[in-house]
Amino acid sequence: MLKIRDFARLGEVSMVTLRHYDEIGLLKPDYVDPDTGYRFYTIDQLSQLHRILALKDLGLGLAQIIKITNEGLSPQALQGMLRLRQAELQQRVQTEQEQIARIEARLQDLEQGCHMPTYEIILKTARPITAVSRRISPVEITHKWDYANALLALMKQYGIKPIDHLLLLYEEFEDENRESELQIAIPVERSKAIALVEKSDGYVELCELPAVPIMASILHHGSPYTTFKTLQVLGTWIETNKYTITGDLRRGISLQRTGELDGYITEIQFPVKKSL
Amino acid sequence: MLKIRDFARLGEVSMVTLRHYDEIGLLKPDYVDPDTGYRFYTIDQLSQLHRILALKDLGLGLAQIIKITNEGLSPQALQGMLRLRQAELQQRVQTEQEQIARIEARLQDLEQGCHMPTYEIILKTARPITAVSRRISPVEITHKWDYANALLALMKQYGIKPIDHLLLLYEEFEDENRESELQIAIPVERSKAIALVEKSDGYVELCELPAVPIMASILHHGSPYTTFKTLQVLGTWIETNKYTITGDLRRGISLQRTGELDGYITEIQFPVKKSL
DNA sequence: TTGCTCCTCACGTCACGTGAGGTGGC
DNA sequence: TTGCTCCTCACGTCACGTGAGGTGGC
Repeated sequence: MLKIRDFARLGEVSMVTLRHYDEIGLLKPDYVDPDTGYRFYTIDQLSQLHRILALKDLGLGLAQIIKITNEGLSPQALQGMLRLRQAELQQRVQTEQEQIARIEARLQDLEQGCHMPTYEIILKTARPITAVSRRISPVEITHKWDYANALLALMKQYGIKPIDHLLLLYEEFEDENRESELQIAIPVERSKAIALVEKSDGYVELCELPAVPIMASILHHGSPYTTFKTLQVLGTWIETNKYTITGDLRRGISLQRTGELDGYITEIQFPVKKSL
Repeated sequence: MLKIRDFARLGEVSMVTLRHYDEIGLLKPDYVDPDTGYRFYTIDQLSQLHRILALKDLGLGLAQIIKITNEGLSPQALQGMLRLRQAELQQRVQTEQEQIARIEARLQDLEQGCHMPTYEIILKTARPITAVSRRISPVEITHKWDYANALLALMKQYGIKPIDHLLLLYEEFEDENRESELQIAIPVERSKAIALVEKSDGYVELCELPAVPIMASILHHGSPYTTFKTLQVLGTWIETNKYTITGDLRRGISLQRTGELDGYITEIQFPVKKSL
């Protein structure tokens, strides 16, 4: 019979750990003195402790270890648990390696003096959106804001309210002869969108944006006509962090559109997926 | 001014998260209604939230992010934090990859039917130990227990008590002409050990075992003369888990030495280090 | 008046670590 | 009697999630 200190030393665990294992029913002492509450362990129990520690070394949680050691777990179930744990670990290793790479990129930036980048890129998901939209040809692009306001005015006329921020949708084509297209889109309730489209003689379209699982997002402060540098930063980030732009629509979300152009704030989102 | 729900949606975080950030002082709302307690955020604050999320994506903790964003942190300090975090991550990735490999080995075992191995190997450290020891030549090896008892008897005669379990130390030599040596060692207080050695006419030696950082440990149940299979299991584990046996002494720790030989329990420890 | 939005506690998570305060056996 | 060992709470960790119970504005 070993006192807790000696048993702890043999297993190289703390006494607190042993009390914890007792409390959760993972490893009960062989004998507990009813008067003093002193816990006593046998050498034989060291094998149990070893098994527990070995399973813990695989990264299993104590709840799982209780199932394995104290409840008759079928080999299949054990296999399943191990496979699950393995998959979890592989997932984690991957995200951690990505974090390492991102930190590396940051450190590179830091060495080049741009110590605190004003641009922060994060990944988001995009929910599906129903909107009314208006296509704008490349030559009209400098008037896009007028078109947006016209569309809003039309909506107001029919008593339809936007349910989210105004969107700018960019479509780029592989075909070099075809210029990229721009749409202005305003999210509205689906039924109202349909009604408006029917009344509009064709130049207002129904726009149903699907959900996009990963969007690389950056905030652009300032005039929406001077996004070049911001787009470049976003593009560089996507490349250095090993993402690829997918075929879904690129978006600008006009978050703030009051006063001077300099005060505008636009969130730019590129649909991406992990490369390889 | 955005209500918390809208701001949360823009940043793709939960409202609870925003309240949490407020509480810990990471991101305070621009305005809080003194009557209702309602939190209001501005679009501008979305940049702050983006920065927070970007830093969180690097795996930094909120306390660190507070330092970076809300306290003027020097670029050097920031670099230091990132380097530290990177090192941590690399460490974790390594241990997780080892866990994956160990689980893989387990799964292999399971497929070959040996569903719940009785042998569990874990890694330990060995503390430095002072002991009195007795060398035993290979021809005397079957009498090792008699020597152990003789040594204990001698100690008792001088009123010296062992302070830990009896050890068997094995030394293997590269030189094939030299047979491996065995020592019996009994941990005692250093001063008493010295005294005993002086009185013993030379056949009792002072044995000072250094600390060993990593020992691969397995429990052997049964006669200490039939350890072959156990040693083999331990050896296989060490190899499949990419460890190498180092030059320190291998040990048997006689944990239970009562009654029949079948009831003996011995912990066998091989000093190892990670390969490569 | 009825929903709706938002609020503030309070508790749980996971595997212990760290005291505080108290007790039996030498 | 004095240490020593062990005991049982209780609280903290980390970044929130999940109710419970309550309130202002339409």
